[in-house]
Amino acid sequence: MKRILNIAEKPSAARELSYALAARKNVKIREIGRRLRVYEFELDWDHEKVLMIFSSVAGHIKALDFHENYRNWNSCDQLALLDPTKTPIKEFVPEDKKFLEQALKNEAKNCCKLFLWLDCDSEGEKIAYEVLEICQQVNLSMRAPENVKRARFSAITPRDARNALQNLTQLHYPTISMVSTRQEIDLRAGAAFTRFLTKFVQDTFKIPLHGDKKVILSYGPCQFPTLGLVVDRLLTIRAFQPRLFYYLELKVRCKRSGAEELVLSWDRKHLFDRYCCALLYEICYSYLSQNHFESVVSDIKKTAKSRRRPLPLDTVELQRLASRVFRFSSDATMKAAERLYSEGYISYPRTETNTFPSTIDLFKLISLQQDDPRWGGFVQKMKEHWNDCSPRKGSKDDKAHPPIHPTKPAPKQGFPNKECEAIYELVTRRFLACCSTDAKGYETIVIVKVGFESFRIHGLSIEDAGYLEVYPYDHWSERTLPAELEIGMALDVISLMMKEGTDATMAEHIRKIQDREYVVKQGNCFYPMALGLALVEAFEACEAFLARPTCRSEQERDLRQISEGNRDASDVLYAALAAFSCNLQKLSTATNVLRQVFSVHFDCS
DNA sequence: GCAAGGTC
Repeated sequence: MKRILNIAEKPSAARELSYALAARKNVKIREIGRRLRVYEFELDWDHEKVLMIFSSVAGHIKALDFHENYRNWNSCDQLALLDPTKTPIKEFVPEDKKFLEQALKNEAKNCCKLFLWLDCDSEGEKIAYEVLEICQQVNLSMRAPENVKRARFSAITPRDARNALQNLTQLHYPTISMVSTRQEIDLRAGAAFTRFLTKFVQDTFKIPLHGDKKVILSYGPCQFPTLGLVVDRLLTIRAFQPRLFYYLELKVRCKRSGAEELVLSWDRKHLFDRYCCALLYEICYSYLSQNHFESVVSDIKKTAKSRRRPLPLDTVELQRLASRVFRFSSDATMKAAERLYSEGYISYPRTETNTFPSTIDLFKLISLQQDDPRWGGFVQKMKEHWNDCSPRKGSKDDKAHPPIHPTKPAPKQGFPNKECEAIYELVTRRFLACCSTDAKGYETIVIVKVGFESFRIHGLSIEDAGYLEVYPYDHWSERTLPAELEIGMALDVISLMMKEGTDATMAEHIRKIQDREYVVKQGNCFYPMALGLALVEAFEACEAFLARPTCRSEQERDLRQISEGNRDASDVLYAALAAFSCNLQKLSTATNVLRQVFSVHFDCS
């Protein structure tokens, strides 16, 4: 029988994909050492019975570093690190992955074909290539493209796995080349700037750091734009000056129904000039006192309002939502989502797509949820009005994965941890909401005049809650106004007040952000922040644009052109390295500027 | 002693 080697990105994916393709009782497990399992099962494939050998790697199996001669920090000029002709780099299997490499080779020897089931993102494409290179060393038949296939799937479910197996594709080499280029840029830029900055600071200043940690000022093309963003924010906060403002507030009551007090806000919103506001207050007050403290409804506007159902869920939106609703960090969110994905509960959680492909069977996916006590009833109603189902189409499509959606019902006993529970519920509610209808209602605006000044109050009545019924994360608060209100009606005035306020809430938020996240306090000092600030300031002062928030995204845009086949990899590599060289030279010729900026924050050694 | 991105 033909033996086919199948490799997934992690052990749990190998296990779940095996069970998705074959019945559990037909899968044999073989242990290799203590750390790796191989799943074996027979399958009909391409009109014959084959033996599937399913195992995995654990992320990247190869690492990238400079050639030994250039790993020493004093081995070469830092600028040379940005020049591929001067400092060669190489890819190799690190010590802790040698075990996997050997296992891969042993299995590859006995197989005639290789199916690559790595995650379907760009890193997965590159890892697939790393696996292929290793297998080819011991098995010549795997150098023939017809014996090497890429399985593409968006969820670890029987349906997706079988579909992938029936539609095997080839490796996408432009994407592999894009990732290799990114790796090289990151390594070269990281090493060059980290060495430069660390040496400069060590030689010049005494920087207090907690513990025995050595001072390393690392630069990374991802770290710095992030730091830049944080520093930008801090600087805006520091520059913020709260201002006092003044406004009028009118409280009235209907003559008949009486009890309810209506608080109306001023159409001028607020004024920063206290005297001006006081003057208008006096005018209104004398008008009221001449009119028996009565005011008149001058207009009532009624408009239909709707709240749109949400867009299909992509990764960024999932992170945002989980942060808002549960205060989960994006890290915690993705960890839970990855786990749900690898156990087959949700589709692949790394997607930029927010529009459903036309091929997706929404009815089937929704039906999976009909027995859940939390939203089963809602699902029943959706199925009765199935013709109304038309999810909105977002503008993003990564052409690889659909929006995140549930792929199997929640387990009866619940999930093993609260993060998984929470994320599954979020994903499912969001999915149902997308496939549901907009919420519809009426807004009523009642305008009341006091002399020439107008005041208003808003009312809202929800006529059809639509998606809101299953999606508690959006709020649309209903507010009923007395039914008897009509144009021309006189109201009793309870009070007219002049009030003051301040827009300092932002400053308070910022203090919190400082206290909680942006500053690490060691003893009485805020070292990391000072260091971060100094770095960003220094870069800006030297006109080395390394900490601009857009740096990374611009680079990623260029890299993407490689995978789209629109630009040569070496072209992008050299352009990026040239830009980094230029910035490094700016810094190294302006050490006096660096020294000056740093000296504000640190003592000289 | 350096990066970022996979996974454990």
